[in-house]
Amino acid sequence: METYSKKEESQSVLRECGLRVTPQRLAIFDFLRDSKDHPNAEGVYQAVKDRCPAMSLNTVYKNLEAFEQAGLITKFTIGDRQKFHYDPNTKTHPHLLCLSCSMVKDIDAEIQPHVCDLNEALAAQTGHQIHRIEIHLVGVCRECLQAAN
Amino acid sequence: METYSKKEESQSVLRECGLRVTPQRLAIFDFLRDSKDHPNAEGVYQAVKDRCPAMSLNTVYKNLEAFEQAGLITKFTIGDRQKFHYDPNTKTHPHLLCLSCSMVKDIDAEIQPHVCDLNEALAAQTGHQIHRIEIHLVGVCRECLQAAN
DNA sequence: ATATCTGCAAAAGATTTGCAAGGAG
DNA sequence: CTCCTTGCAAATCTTTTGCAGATAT
Repeated sequence: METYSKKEESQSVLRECGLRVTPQRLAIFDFLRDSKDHPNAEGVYQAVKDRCPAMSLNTVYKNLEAFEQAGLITKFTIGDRQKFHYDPNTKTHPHLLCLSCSMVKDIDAEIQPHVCDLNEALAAQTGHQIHRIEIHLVGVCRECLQAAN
Repeated sequence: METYSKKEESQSVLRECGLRVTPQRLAIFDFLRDSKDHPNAEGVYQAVKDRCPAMSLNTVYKNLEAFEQAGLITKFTIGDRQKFHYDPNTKTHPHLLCLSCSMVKDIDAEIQPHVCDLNEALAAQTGHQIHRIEIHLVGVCRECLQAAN
């Protein structure tokens, strides 16, 4: 049995980062934590303004920035897009940009060994210092492929 | 001995793509072909306006778009940047974003086998259809590392 | 001759900044 | 009570669009 609800857990996480808990902040944070694709600011706004009518797009931006600074989420661009997307999973994993539905999805395949190989090859051969590796795939997601048949 | 100069070759390439040859277009194309890092539109503009004073930033944008549509270059964003970068090498290879000098550099290491492994693993495990794979590294380039010592 | 290209200016789209009022701790 | 957060508006930055005149073929 759980001692704390999900909501209470989110509140603790935010407070530990020195962030005050407001209804808007909590709604954005909870939505992002549950999201499987990675919406941009507008997408977050559209999703949370239902549960939390007192919400402005600007507040979404400010909170996304606060979360990123706190290390709770990662901000990235993908493909030839100009918008930022936000991912609550900050460990290395690939993203797929679907050309059909325009969603950005996590790739859940077991690729860590390949990424490690790649990292070693790059470090050994190039002399650059590599902090982070981002793998972006462009294609068509499984769901869109199935829908097309 | 070469039969055609580099300039004449560029002109042929452009004409074959159905693009008219103008001084501005040729300057942009030649600069991009020789560039090792991958500038954004502003960077291209600053570089070419010396050789070609009759040059506007807007012309740079229009030509970059024309080149991309012709498949001569690739347009991409990297890291948490909002600008587009342009690469005359359209085959799969990783890019490094240097946190020190802010340049975007090609990685010339031999990674093709690793990329192939990754591609196979992803295709087999995910069911997505993968058209293109982009590998972006964030770190510090060799030159900046050396300069720091 | 005519369709394309250039350059200027304005528009568009995403994100950031400034500031006064409201709310959390 | 004090500082942080919100929401509005305006500003900023990059890229795109519209249009008239110039140029390549």
